[in-house]
Amino acid sequence: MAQKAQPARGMRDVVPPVGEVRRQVANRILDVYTAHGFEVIETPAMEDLDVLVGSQGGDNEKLIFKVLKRGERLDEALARQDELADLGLRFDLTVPLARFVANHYNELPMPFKVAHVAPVWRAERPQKGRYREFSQCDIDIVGEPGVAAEVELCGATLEALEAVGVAGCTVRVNDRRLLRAAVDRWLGPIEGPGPVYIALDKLDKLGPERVAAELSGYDGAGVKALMGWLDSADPTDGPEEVAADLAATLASLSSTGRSVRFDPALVRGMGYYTGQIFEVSHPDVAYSLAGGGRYDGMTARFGAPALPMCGFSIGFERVCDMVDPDRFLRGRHRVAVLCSSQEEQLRCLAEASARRAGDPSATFNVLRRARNARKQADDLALLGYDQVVDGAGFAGPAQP
RNA sequence: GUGGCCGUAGCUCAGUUGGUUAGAGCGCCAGGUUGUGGCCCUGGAGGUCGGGGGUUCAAGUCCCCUCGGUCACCCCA
Repeated sequence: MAQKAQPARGMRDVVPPVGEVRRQVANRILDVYTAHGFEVIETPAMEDLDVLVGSQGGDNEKLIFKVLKRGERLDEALARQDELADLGLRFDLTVPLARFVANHYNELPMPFKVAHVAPVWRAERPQKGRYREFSQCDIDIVGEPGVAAEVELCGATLEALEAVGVAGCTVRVNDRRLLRAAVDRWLGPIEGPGPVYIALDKLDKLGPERVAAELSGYDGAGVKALMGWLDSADPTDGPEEVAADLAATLASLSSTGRSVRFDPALVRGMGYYTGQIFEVSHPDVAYSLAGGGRYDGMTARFGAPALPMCGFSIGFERVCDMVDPDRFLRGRHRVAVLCSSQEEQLRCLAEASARRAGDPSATFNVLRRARNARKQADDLALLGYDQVVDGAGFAGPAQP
């Protein structure tokens, strides 16, 4: 029996003309980021498993695709019933970036502004807007402790979304320090507030009763007060420094016409955030298009100084699903040259080379004429060809 | 990880209360016709009916399991 031809679960082939749309969307996002001075880097798809686990990545750590040890090391691990994997596919770009910064600390300019566009993998159950392989468009600022970093990251992210034609986005902003203060105040100092954050994050979806049920281990009056606080809190309901930072971020973004909103119930699942956190929402979809926040000190794990770091990540597939493909496929000059014989095709190939040199932005595509001309014309139209010409007219017979 | 719906050719699907060698359209390959090629005609390749087990004289059809797709939940980009 033939092997099945489908890609692995939750992963997708990219067929034309989607590949062209993706290429242009990625280019425009990167153009915005590099115009802001973010430098492009790359990191490997795989990291040592130790880098990924214990990275405070929240539930994502459970979703790591692990890579088996190889050869003798695998045999030994099997015999000892030891950990069988020593590598894993990255589940985000933030953890690899912290490793990258620690590794290249001495050679990097500080502050360092970095752009990182690459695929990540999570072993989740696939559904709409959620895949097991997807790309993130990250920008991060390393070495800037003030909210200028947050403001620029939010501004650049919204600008990138506008550049690809996704309008009507709103950034929701909150601060982990504000949440921490509220939790401490109503529930008392908690060792690991992670699970409390996760429960509170569901307030808008589940409602107060079910959230209270999830927090049944805590003082009922405190939980109720905490949820009431979330409902009506404003940025000044916390430490002065935090309130000032939030006010600065909100004011700066609003003053440049950005749609920005304080959302006390925004929590996010990652454990590594230390300050402001943000998400980009759009009225047409339930999930967020981008997410990020401040995660100071992550570099310390890798033996480097505890640097201030802040980042924002666009979900590439989610954005591509929202753009109008015609915006990227139309308006190009693409010429298909159809040839009826090999001699004609060879003449046209030479002619096409000359024309490309004269018009680098255009496409000149020399093809054998298909038996079903109607189908061929339809296919070419779908690929964005604005001209289909006959090979005989494109390049005449060679001179004797 | 939990639940609903769905798996028949490359694609879209038909297949009657279980009953002969499982079909159509489109696409693909070849040929005929046509002022080479779009319409039309002929032929061909391509399916262990997602996989496994069970019930039955007989399973694409009924039952169970499993894998995959899809949607929702949890969580996330």
